[in-house]
Amino acid sequence: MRKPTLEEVAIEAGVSKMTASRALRGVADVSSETRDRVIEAATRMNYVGNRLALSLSSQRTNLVAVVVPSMSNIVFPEVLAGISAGLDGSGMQAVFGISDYDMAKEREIIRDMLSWQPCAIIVTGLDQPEETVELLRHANIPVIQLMDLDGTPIDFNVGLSHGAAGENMAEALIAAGRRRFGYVGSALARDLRARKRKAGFERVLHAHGLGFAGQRTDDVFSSIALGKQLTTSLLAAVPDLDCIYYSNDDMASGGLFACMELGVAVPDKMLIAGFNGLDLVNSLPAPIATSRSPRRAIGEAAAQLVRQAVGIGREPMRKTIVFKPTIVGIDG
Amino acid sequence: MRKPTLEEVAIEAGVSKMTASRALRGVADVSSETRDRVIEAATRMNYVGNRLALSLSSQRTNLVAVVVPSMSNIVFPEVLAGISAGLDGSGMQAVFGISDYDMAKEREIIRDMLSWQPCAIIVTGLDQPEETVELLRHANIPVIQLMDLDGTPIDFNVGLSHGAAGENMAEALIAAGRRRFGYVGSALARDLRARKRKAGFERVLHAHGLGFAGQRTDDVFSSIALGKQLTTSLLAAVPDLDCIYYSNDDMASGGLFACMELGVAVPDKMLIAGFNGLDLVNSLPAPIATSRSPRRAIGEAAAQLVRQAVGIGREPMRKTIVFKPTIVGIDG
DNA sequence: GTGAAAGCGCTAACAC
DNA sequence: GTGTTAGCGCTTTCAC
Repeated sequence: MRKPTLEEVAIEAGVSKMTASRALRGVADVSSETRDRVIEAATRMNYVGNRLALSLSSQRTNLVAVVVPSMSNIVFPEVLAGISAGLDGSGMQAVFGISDYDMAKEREIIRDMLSWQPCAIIVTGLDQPEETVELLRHANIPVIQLMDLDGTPIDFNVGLSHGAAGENMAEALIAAGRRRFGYVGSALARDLRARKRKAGFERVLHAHGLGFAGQRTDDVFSSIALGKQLTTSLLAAVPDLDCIYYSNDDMASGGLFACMELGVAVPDKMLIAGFNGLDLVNSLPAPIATSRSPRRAIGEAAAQLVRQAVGIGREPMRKTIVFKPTIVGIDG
Repeated sequence: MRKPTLEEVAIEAGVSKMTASRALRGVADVSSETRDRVIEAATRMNYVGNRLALSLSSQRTNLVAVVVPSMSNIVFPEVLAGISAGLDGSGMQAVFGISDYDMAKEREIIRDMLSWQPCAIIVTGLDQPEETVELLRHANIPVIQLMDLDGTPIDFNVGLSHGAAGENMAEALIAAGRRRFGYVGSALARDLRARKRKAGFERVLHAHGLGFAGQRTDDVFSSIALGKQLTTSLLAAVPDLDCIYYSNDDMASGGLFACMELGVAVPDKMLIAGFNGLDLVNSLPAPIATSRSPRRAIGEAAAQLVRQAVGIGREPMRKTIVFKPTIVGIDG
């Protein structure tokens, strides 16, 4: 039992394919009587339109391709939720791919998605290899690069400067009187934005004649458990730190739990600083510092850019949307 | 500057469309010399195949539609990551939609996705309204229902029994000597699986002549902050509880933080029990009980089912894959 | 090993 | 207000 086609619906309703098409889409003039008959027939036959044919024929799709590096912490799911919500009501549909922070895999996913002829593509970061950039350029659709502003965008760019985020955090911590800094991170080889934050942080430390008195990193991806473990190890080796900067809030929360277990007073003796501003951080048993990144808003802004870019207007658009993270959790 | 078509590549390589198609797909016999010439031309012209045309023509797609209710905690992103990973190498591509726990929205998303002619569809839960079930039935593709086993599946079913999870947790807590129970939950009107866990939990309480001595729920979605707030409120009203069951681990973690703030000893005076077995729970400063649900494994199992179901074999397949959560975090 | 013809299910453009 | 013709870019089928 094959699925009914538009033609079968049309025959059932006693009209031509074209009239049925117009009635179902609600375009142009179709007598309300005819329209009702077509819609009735379609409903009765459980007709579901074939978007492959629709898009091939009309030479446009409602697909927005989105590639994110990971789904293993809440950050990118929130971005996706923002994109999905921002696209609601536009008739457009997001299609997601996960690259696992793997540049080669990202390229293959992008190639695959482009073959579906999306009307726009959203990718994470500004540091795609040249071959991937070429692929994106030749697609002739709006390309939106998310999250990071430190680099040269292909087309549109929505996010924040991770270098500046690291710098600002270092300045705030120094202003709060901290001097003996440690660093705890993960997967820095793959997570370029974490690396940019660390680099920014160190630039400011060096400008003040300071540096990291100790650090711990690992190649696996960030988690609370890893943050706890690396912090315990770091404090065993360098006990006299008064502040630790983490690659993100997951790691920082683990750091807090390590300090609690070791009896290190947070924030009095040790200030813990992360990045993201996760919901988690607001409820933790001791305050930790973090830069609040508007993840959902970044997703929504990207969706708005897509809507404008594929819209009829084509009026001049802002090419870059800058978000500035707010630092929270530092007293004095 | 339009994108090159297969025909243009074929002309460039001096062969027919058909030969170019075969060369690019690596099917049938094409002389290696011809093949190289075609591939060279395609690469030089930045040719990206048009899957709309491919799928329309061949009457099959590589799309697997997936609908999840939410992206606002880590649970469903992990399921999606499992599906995505499980599909890797199959040539199939997952397409995600978010229903926001809204049945009407879910139906529209499913309708929309079906119009892309996916080769299989994965949805969350067993409690779709009749109209949605009809839609899925008429699609004539494998339908996989995820997460929940308490109900009648349309086709394939992968997950765990939430009723049993609630029952088992209640039994374990009673066996551990707890008697004065409280409940803290959120969005129970929408989150049917949380409701099933609560119902199972209460069945066992009643069988033991017990019940909830107090409860707090709210309509907003679960979060650590909400768990903390509701727990504080519950303990103000009913201070003599010795155990609180939460709708999930996010809420339970908030409950732990509330207890810490109030100076209530966990787990000695108060046992905190959640659901999911999040990574977070293992690192918390005090042990809380939880049922560990294999979210990623459920996603991977669903992907395996899809691979088999759309595979050529069509040998008899298991229709249901049962996972059993393990309870952790209860001593004695 | 390669090519020509037909057609997938729909819409655009134009006619009536 | 409705129908006709042509064609989107590819694969299938069959011929050579």
